[in-house]
Amino acid sequence: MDATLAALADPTRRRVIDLLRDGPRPAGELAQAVQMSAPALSRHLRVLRAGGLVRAEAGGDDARLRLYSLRQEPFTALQAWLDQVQAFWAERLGSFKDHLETTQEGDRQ
Amino acid sequence: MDATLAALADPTRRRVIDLLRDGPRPAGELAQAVQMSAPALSRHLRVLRAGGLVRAEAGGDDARLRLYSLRQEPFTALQAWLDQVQAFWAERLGSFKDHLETTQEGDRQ
DNA sequence: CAATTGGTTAACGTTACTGTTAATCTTTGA
DNA sequence: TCAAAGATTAACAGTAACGTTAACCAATTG
Repeated sequence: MDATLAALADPTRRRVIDLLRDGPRPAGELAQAVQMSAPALSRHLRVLRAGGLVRAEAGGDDARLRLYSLRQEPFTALQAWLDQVQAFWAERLGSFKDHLETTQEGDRQ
Repeated sequence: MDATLAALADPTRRRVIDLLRDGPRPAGELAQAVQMSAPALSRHLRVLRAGGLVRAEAGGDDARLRLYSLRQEPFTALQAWLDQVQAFWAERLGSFKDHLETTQEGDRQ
């Protein structure tokens, strides 16, 4: 959970995740897509790997390539936590709190 | 989205969110709960406010108190993004990819 | 075998974040 | 009015994160 959100906190890493939604891609192609040096992106990929958000497999035809792809587990875990938070508004009492919140004026910043 | 995940990246701030699931609390009480100086937590609360995750209202009886409570909007937005990512595994093709991922051995790192 | 390519790690400077104490402001209460 | 309480901002030191260039390793290709 901690490593997951730490990984997602960076815009570049979220961009990578969005790119991988179209399928696995080699590291170099990702670096080019996000307009960043290969070493810089390599470290981002390391963070994503540490959080379990992506995995790397060897490119079958060319063993130099590292094909990155998405992993489902952390996303599911994060959704579960968000569902718990959302439970705050789910019940009658929560809905009332929400009503108070969204109707009240004079919010100080 | 960026401010939301930046706010959630810190464990202390997530702890605050979990505390607020039980209802609004004044800043001081939160600082005491997370075992941290009031100024330190005040800055965390500022980050949470900037991300729209919490709001502060004046304590009705004692105007010195700042009652913090959860806001739903950013959590819903984050869930929507996660749903998009999860769509990667939703369809038949996605399920197949997942199968490959979870069954394949020899994961490097 | 030598040169190139894809990728990662090392070293470096810069910037941003975190927590503490001190100072500031507003509100409450003696 | 004057002191104390709740909370935030200011100033400061320590640490971690980010991106770049340089060095390095493995695999491919001539």
